[in-house]
Amino acid sequence: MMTVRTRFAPSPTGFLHIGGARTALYSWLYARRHHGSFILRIEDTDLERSTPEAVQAILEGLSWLGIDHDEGPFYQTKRLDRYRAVIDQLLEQGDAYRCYCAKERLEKLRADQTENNIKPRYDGRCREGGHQKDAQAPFVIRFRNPHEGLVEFDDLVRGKISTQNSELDDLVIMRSDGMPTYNLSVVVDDWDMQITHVIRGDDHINNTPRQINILNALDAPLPKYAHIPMILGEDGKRLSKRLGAASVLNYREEGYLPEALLNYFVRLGWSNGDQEIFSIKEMTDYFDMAHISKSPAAINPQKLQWLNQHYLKTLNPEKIIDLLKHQFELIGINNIDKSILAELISAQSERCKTLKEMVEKSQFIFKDFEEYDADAAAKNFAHESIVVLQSLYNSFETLENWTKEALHQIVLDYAEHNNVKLGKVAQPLRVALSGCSVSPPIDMTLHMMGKEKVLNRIKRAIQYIEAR
RNA sequence: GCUCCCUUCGUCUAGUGGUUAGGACGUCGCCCUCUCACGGCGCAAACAGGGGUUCGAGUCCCCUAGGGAGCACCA
Repeated sequence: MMTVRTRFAPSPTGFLHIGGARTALYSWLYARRHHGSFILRIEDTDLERSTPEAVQAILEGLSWLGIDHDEGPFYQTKRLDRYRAVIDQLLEQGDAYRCYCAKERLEKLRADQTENNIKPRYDGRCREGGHQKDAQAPFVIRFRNPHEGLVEFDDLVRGKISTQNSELDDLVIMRSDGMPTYNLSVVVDDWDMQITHVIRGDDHINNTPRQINILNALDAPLPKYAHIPMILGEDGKRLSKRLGAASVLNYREEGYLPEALLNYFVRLGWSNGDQEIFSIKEMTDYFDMAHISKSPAAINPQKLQWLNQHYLKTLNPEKIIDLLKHQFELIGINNIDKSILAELISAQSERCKTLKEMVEKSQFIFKDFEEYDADAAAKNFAHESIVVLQSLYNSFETLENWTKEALHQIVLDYAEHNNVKLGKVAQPLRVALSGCSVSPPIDMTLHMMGKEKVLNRIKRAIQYIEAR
């Protein structure tokens, strides 16, 4: 049986966005599923728009997601000789020809065709030769597409797709500057790299028949094709900068985990029955073409957040400690003890969707807050609270073993001995510690904050209440 | 405009001729509770429309509508 070889072939004209990442994931999963190879290829023949920064961003994005390649990255600009050789071969065979048509003429042609409501296409003026003005004149090379018959292929996700050759025109395969065009270079690369399964966005469906014709002219084997649907923004429209077309690396900054993103992407256009949660292992075990959906999918940030929280809650804390530490450093909080970070994760993961949110909701533990939340203070800082706070202060001050259990007991005991509900004790204390009415369980908060800060904040709260 | 493609709850989807059309996110309600959450339980919510084929259609065929992509010396 033939070994599966898939590829991801981005053009480095921007960062790795959601659509590209999902295409890469599907291609990668398919290769992994079949114990094949995944090849990375950079399609940089557009000299104007390609940048090394973009290459870097794409590589970093893939690596962050954990999508590793077995071969490459190959750069098309390093394979120009090869494309030239293939073009020469096509020329020699008579499957390609030089075209001297001026851009102006072609533009006019297109304009006329559009006006007459016919599909714009090259009219084949140079197809039979004889229009060459002089040998020095600039020219492009066009592929001589068959006029007759139809091209048919069996798409792994869409089924049979067929196109009449009469719908296709003679496409440019080499620009006047000598650079090959996309349709030529993909064909040559996929052929040379022995790609067995071309998995790409469905915006390429219309290119496929042209590429098949070139492959046939070259007497090259045809790969199988799988065209996956586009990803839409939340609004159901094309992805825009604001709604999700951002780099996947932005998600890292926003405190998302690669596990969550991968899980989200894999379910966006593919399914395995009712299963929602997938480990990498499960993805690579179950991924198949048969269950890729045909219609485009809109992104749903809430579901991504839900998944992110799921992984925040269930992943081994060891895996997220460093990421959390990094997020704290971004807002200038350094040197948090590792054991405290671990405790923080267990306390906050069930109330935060992202690492960034976790940091925002936890910073009060390490850094003094500016002022009390007005509502929280009004509601929980009654004058009687002073007694409560003072009593707790005394207990905490004399506590030697600053353990969660001991702290819990102190709060509990106070409520019990004074015959008040726990809420009447915990809430004023919570506001004193955090400045607002929301925090992790009071014993954990006390423990993570540490004795010194706890005492200071209670003192501060008492003074605040007295001053009112 | 032409060609190709797509169409199940708000969203992601299950479904391959016989289902009370299932799950998940989100929403809403209830329970749990020291706050916020987590968790548990529950409600509402969909086969784009119209024709066929068939004993029977979300599933097959046709038409209409809506959406998308392509029609470059971009990829």
